[in-house]
Amino acid sequence: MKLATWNVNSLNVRLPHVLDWLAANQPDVLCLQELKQEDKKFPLAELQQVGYQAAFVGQKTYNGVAIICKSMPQDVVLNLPNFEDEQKRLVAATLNGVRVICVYVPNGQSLDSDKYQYKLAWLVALVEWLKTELVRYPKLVLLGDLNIAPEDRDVHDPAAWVGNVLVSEPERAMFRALEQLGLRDSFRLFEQPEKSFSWWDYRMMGFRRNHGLRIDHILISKPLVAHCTSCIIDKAPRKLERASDHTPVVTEIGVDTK
DNA sequence: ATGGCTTCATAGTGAAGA
Repeated sequence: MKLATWNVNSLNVRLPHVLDWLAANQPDVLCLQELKQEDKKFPLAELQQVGYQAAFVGQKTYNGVAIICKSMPQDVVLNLPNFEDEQKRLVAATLNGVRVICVYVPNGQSLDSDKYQYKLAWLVALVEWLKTELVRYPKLVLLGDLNIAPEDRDVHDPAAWVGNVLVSEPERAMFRALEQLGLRDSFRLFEQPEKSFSWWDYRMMGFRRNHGLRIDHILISKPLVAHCTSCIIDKAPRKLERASDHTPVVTEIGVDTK
């Protein structure tokens, strides 16, 4: 089972990249964040034409998440059931016996912002809900734009980022809370290149200078860890014209996809 | 350097992202 996550920063703009990437990589599951489109604009027909189904929830201008998958999504959940939220940031579905949870965690803006408190509250609700999900679905994958760089090695210049969202200690504590549920960061199950990132600032030639952060993650539950065979960051889409500022992360798990 | 890009909603610029 090949699973990927990609914050596309507008599916309206990025659909050609997504279709090209699906054709080239043939994942079983591709989770998208920041669709920035209403549901009626979701390109379901185009995806079905190339052999994919989808579960999705969007809104105008901001947020929006989708699970694009080769098999029909089962037991779909839209949004955190235990958290009142206007913002569309979560979609979950069962695929071939694996629970797939796609999230777009709030950015937080700055440590003194109301949005930061919203981010932490959202993460607390996520952890609580995952406890019940893990009981129902021991084989579980949590993936998406978590908007947290879990360690200093996930930051191009840790000193420059001190005091910023994405790297603050309370956020990192929430990442560890996810790990304490039994979820493992699949990227760190394997030897990885130094300075591996999944997002680079559009400004100041961030990508060319590798000024990035690793904030997009694929976390897998314990029963899947022994079957996980790889996790890579695919930088190719970030090099395209009109690229998203994020690039896909891809994990392969040797479980039956039939 | 509180900017730098990019997108969206606008029809001037401003918000938001990370």
